[in-house]
Amino acid sequence: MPRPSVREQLVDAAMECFHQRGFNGTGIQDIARTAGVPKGSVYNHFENKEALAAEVMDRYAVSRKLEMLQDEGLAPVPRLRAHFQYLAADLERFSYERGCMFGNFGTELSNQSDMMRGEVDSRLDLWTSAVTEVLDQAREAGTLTTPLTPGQLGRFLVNAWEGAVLRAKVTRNRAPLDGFFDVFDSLLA
Amino acid sequence: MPRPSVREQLVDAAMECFHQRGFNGTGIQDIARTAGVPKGSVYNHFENKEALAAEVMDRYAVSRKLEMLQDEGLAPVPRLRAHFQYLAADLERFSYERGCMFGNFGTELSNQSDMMRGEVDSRLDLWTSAVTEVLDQAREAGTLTTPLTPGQLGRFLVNAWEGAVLRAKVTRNRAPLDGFFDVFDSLLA
DNA sequence: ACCGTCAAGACGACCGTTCATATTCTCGGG
DNA sequence: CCCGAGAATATGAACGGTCGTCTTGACGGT
Repeated sequence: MPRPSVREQLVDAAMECFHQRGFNGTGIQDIARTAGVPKGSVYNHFENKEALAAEVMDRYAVSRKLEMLQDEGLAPVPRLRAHFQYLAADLERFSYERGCMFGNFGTELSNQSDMMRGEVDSRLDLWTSAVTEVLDQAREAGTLTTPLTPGQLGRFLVNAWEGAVLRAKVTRNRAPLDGFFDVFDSLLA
Repeated sequence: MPRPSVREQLVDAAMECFHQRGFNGTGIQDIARTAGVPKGSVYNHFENKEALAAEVMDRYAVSRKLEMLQDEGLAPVPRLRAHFQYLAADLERFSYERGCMFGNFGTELSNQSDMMRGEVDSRLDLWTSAVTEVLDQAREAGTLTTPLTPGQLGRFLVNAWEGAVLRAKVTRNRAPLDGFFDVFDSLLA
């Protein structure tokens, strides 16, 4: 059984490198150097670069804290807003440079790896379903006034968020996220 | 003066390669092979890989046909919708695999090249302004009912479009674009 | 002959992965 | 407890290749 800490070091390092440089812009040597372990060790823990990226993305998914969307101590719409605010705060920690890993990998890897595209697709689907579930609750509670269905809204909001995050990555400020919240409030207030 | 057709061949080839594989996933050899010219010739026409990418992005920007947004033969909201429909038809030609080059390069290059990030930023800004101008006209014509300002709407729509296009790249179908139009119609009808 | 253009191969570096060797761990026997 | 053997794990260099860019010589036009 390999020492767990090397594997963790690699995942942490890869998280940072993939966010900073993307998948193809990151070399295994970059990850190894950042983790402070020899390059060959990467292959003791991961079959290949993609397997490492998939692990990193799983870790990223956990950090999105989708369980927040099930916290019934908060009403549906404020709960949903808190979720996006949480994501916005995370982006701010890195000066908006990181974007969203789902979007980043989706952009970069969809034509390169069917496995990774499928992973991104699944993750975005899970997220969309969780958001839609909250909107279903809002509709049942009678607080949704828009004629759009919870499904339409849920799908749209996740995509619009990805677009706003991408724009924030380009502008390196929060204006696109603020713009998202303006429309969020308009649609859901 | 070098023959323009080699340069054009390179730009066309790079357009295809960058769309298919992204910037870092595309090698100069890929572009040269696709163009049917020798690798060394690339540097007769472009200072480096980035300069080629910038030229390709300029070409891409022209193909977005923003001038459609100034066609006063059509009312503002139908004109704007036609613009996005035009973009959607272009995506369909490539089975939604290409995404939007602004978004793709923004994602991949924002942390790698300040020059390219600035180019993407400028392009997205121009587009946003053009969209906002149409919405200003719609507001003046009294056909905008949403309390959101033309500026808020313009910024949001461009970002939401980018997010929808990215999602379509992952799902490889038009559902995310259809979802965009549902909300577009809800906000602007 | 001179100049500008082009192309092919070289340059110095990096790529992801493998593999032979070194190191560490585990287990059983004395 | 100690030791040795074997298994498991780690390491660093090599592998076979690609990368973006540069350089030099060939070629054609004037």
